[in-house]
Amino acid sequence: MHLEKQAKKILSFPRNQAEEVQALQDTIYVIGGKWKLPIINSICNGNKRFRDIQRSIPGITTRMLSRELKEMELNKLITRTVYADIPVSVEYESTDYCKTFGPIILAMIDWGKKHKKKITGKG
Amino acid sequence: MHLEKQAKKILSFPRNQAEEVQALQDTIYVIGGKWKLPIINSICNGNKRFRDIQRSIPGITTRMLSRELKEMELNKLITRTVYADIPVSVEYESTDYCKTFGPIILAMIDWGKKHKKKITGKG
DNA sequence: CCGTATCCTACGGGATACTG
DNA sequence: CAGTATCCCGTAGGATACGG
Repeated sequence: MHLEKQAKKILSFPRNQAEEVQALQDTIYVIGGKWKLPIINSICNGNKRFRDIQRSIPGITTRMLSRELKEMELNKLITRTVYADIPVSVEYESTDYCKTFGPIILAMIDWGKKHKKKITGKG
Repeated sequence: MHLEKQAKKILSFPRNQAEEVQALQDTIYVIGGKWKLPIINSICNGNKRFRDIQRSIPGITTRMLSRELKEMELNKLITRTVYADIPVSVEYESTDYCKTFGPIILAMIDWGKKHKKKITGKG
């Protein structure tokens, strides 16, 4: 019976499956690593200060946060504004482009919560 | 004005923000790397044979596919069935648990397509 | 066809210390 | 507070070859 299914699959497979796989891989490339999505999430949630962002993301070091923020600024995901206070203060803010990751982040948060319920036994 | 916003943020921040960040990080941990989601996507789309799965995912090597499949079988994301054909054939199938990643994958495919349009200039 | 076995390396990422 | 600079390391992942 697996042979029949095999035949069916060949017929039903074509579509623009290839395009979708490519889109998926592109996205993975862009948001790859442990930190980009948590940082985006944090900033989109209103955290603006370096320290606040860091405290909002368990485990991240200043080094990684600094690196990622720099890269995200280059990629127009966030803006960086320096205020000449004493001491100087800096604010990061998300661009509209950054917010397009919202659905992905929400889907992942949702999955994570359900997954935890499954592990814990219940919510 | 950034000082006022700072004050507001502190007040509005609490919620179960922490829980959401944790859920997000958990999910990233589970589906981390370049290959897990593309493989899940491929199998959920009906690909069952090792070769078919490999051909459906640009760039993946037999080594990585083999490793990931083994791990995914351990984690009950897929089932592996061996048929004593000549030569022997193997079929991979997704479990219900595996399908819970659907929303994440769809959101990422969607983002990838839109991102390409933005890059290309239009769709 | 369905993988395993080697070999190798780039780099994501941690720890720690230090500056403006 | 807002980072940068070093040092270091594990491992994800690529290339290639081979076995059942």
